[in-house]
Amino acid sequence: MIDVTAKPGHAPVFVTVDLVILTVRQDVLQVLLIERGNEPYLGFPALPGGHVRDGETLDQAALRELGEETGVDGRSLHLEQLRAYSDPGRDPRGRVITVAYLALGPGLPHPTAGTDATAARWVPVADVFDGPVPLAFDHAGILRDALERARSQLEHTTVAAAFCAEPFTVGDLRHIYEVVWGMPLDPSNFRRKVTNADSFLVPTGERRHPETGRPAALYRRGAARLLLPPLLRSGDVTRPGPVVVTPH
Amino acid sequence: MIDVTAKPGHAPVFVTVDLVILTVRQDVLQVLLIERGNEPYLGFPALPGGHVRDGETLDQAALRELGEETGVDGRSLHLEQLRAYSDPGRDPRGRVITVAYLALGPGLPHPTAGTDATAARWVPVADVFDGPVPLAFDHAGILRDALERARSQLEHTTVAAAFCAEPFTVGDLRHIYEVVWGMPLDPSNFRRKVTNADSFLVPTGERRHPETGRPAALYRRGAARLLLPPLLRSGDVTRPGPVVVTPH
DNA sequence: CCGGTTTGAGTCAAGGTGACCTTTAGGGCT
DNA sequence: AGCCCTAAAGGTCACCTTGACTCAAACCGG
Repeated sequence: MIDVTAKPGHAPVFVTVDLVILTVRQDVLQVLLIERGNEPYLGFPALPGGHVRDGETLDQAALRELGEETGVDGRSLHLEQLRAYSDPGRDPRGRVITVAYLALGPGLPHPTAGTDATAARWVPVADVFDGPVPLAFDHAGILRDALERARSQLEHTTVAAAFCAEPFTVGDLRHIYEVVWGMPLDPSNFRRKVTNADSFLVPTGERRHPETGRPAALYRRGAARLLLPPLLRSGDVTRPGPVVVTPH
Repeated sequence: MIDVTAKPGHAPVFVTVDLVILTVRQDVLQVLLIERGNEPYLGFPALPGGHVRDGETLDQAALRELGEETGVDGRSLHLEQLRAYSDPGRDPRGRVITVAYLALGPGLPHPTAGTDATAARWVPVADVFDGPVPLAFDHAGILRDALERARSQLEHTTVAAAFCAEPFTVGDLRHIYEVVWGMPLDPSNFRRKVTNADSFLVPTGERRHPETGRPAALYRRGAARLLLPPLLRSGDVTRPGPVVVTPH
């Protein structure tokens, strides 16, 4: 083991994981937030997260925190590393670097406020930025990055299906895209694209009978992770570029 | 400040940055490797990198290491965070989490072996995986991820121009794509795509006269960071999907 | 049985792509 | 000069995808 006091200027730091857990509920994109029970930012909303333990990978820590804070086990949702945030002043207690994770899941139950957690709740992402109370730490920036990542992933990958509880219909899937991108899509063209894509949707043979309208075929998630050809947002959207280091 | 001895199970960790610095030299994609001068992995090739210092962001640490190990200042190349690697056993000395960065630059000079560096040199990436001596730590996996990221970025962004010293020709740019993707591209169709893309290339009005062939128009990098429409690798390539956390 | 609603299939024009060809602008050689 | 070689630059054409749109199918409620 390294002597933690040996190298001045290379002091050890604390590493945490923070989770941006997104779901679509009631036609709105929502994020799971907790209310902080300790200083700093006592009482402020924040992303769930916590310290990485000894002998644990970041992925494992993210999965553990996911279960502790929401009661959801990671098997049922999509989890992916976003990036690390390292501003020296981002935590007033000292040097804390955090690795953010993006989690996408189907309409999850109301979170069972976990062990150390104060109230955890779903909040529409629109309310987070408009709301009167800002997020703790640099979590607003993390959430912003996570949203853009999610929107971008919908174009090139099949993760949108992670938002849908199986089995689901093409309409369910389209609804995810419309809510996450914030724009209506042509139902017919959307169907053509996702059903032509290889191994994206596998039909179950069953049908779902809604209260109104023609019954819809049901599908499960296919093996494909990449969506070819990509399903691009119509060209008139202004998309932020990739995150790049700009010196000075 | 946090008392580093306070929380058992939440021990502080060391955080490093590792750099995957890619360039195209002599028609081959090359990566900058150092030879380790300390245990563990003494004498093994490794990615350049080092500890994050107090009061420094990860981006700043990456830029600093870039200069220290290669003598290149970050202003002249593209630098971007890749992801964090956190396997508890990845460093035998103890708990070291590393954040990998991807750096792309034009045919750089032979690295001026930096302060603490033992010999730093350019190595064709093909030789790294085929070669008899494996990379230190988990650097082979990091390099693999970086390569896939670079190849993918060429499709959707304008970073390929970061490989070219300004001013450059359309042929120079195409050469980058061919080397990084490892496949020939149709010169005519390639030109059509990149010249049609908005703000990708800005003509200087000058021409370059090669030893043989018609002189080519010279360009500089435009303001665009995203490449619309994307320049996709032909469909017959098998592309690895995004990195996802798969529990258990 | 009729109107409403959503699914699912089809049509068509516009634009992008891949394969291919031709012309242009040099250098080098006889 | 004239000819060949090379690479750039521009053009053609068939094919495919996309976006906008229309229309039939299948259910429900009254």
